[in-house]
Amino acid sequence: MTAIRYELIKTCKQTGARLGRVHTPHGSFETPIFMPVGTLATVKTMTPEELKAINAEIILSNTYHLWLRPGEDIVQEAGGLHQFMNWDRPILTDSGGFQVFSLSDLREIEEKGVHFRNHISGEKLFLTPEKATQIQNALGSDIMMAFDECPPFPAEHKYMKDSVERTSRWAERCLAAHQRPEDQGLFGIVQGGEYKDLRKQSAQDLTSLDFPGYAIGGLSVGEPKEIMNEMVEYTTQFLPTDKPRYLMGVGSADSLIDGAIRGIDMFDCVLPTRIARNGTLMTSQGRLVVRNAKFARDFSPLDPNCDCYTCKNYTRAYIRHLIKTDEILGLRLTTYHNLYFLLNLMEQVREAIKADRLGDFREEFFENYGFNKPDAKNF
RNA sequence: GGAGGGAUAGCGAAGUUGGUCAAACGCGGCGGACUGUAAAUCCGCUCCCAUCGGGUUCGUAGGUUCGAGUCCUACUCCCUCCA
Repeated sequence: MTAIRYELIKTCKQTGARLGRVHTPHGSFETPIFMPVGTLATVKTMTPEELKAINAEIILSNTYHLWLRPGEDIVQEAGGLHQFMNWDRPILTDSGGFQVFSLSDLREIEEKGVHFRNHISGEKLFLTPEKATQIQNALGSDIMMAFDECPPFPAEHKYMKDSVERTSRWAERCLAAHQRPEDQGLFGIVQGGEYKDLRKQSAQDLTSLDFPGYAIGGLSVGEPKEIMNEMVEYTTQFLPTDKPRYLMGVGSADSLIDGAIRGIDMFDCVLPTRIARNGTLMTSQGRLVVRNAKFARDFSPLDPNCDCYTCKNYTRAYIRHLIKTDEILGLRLTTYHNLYFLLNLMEQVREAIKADRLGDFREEFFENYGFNKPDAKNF
């Protein structure tokens, strides 16, 4: 009996996108889905009640960061991550593999694991597949991620091949170390960068280990979007259709739609929450930098087509004022809106799949958002 | 009335053995970036015109000097203390 089960409901006749349902020990959710990121056991600025109000079904947290603070033992003592942070819906924990990438200046990789320099204290740490698994077992997340290496782009083929093979060996070690397969599902992560042969090899290595779900990692790390889409499209053919597929770290509106069209079921990204705190909003008409002076006297909502709490009650001028004056409410209102926007977008994507018209939806959305403009960039 | 201190770019504030000063730094302003969160962060620009480059600045007016934000004189204003 596995903790995670995927149910394929239907496939979009127009695009091949999958409508599905993932069942977890803390309830189920429909896919394709976007998962807000709450690295330190909190989606920055948002209470669990607010997350529920915008229909967040599953959120992320992070092994590396919770290991450092407060320590997985404290979370376990609190009764697990769900109880600790007062979130009773599903939680997915990333393994720390992304920190191998993002903290690359502070770490050293070897076969057994990765030496880190604690980015807060400078203390020397050693994270292994076994340790990352043990921490996630202690945290009690519904979906755990295998400890992988997320290599940078670009990387030499030779380096990537070694990395992919090591990640596969690590995945096997994670599986072996996993103490609670009945309560927590462990996903494998396909790597391989921009190299098809390595993507294929990685996918085959991992599927032979039979994980309850598979992630595609190592994308959205600086490569062109065409390469990302190509790699996603190429990789999914080697993944089983009866398991969920998770494209890690992707959260721009266009990439979510294009990912769903290529058979992706789950996405996560810090983008909506991070750019919200920095004063950029996602709207049906494209990105809006509310900090800009031109909004100083704009008393319309962030997105006229949005019915979230922020858009129903506050103006661009007011939110600009809050952001410019470093008022905490500004961060909350913008974060709320951006998450609502992506969650709502995915709801529309699911509806479009049900109606076999995701291709049409994509066209309409891209047109409004401005992706079709010749000078479209950085969405 | 007397003694002393000070006036630097939108604001605050460095700079006073005269040259390497269009003038540090902070704030403010303007713009950009952000994709499994070292992020309420980071990066540019911020006297005027301009592609190089040029033109005007450091309270005001003179002066010394090859050269002055930096030295001298007068004036204006501000602050502190004494009458």
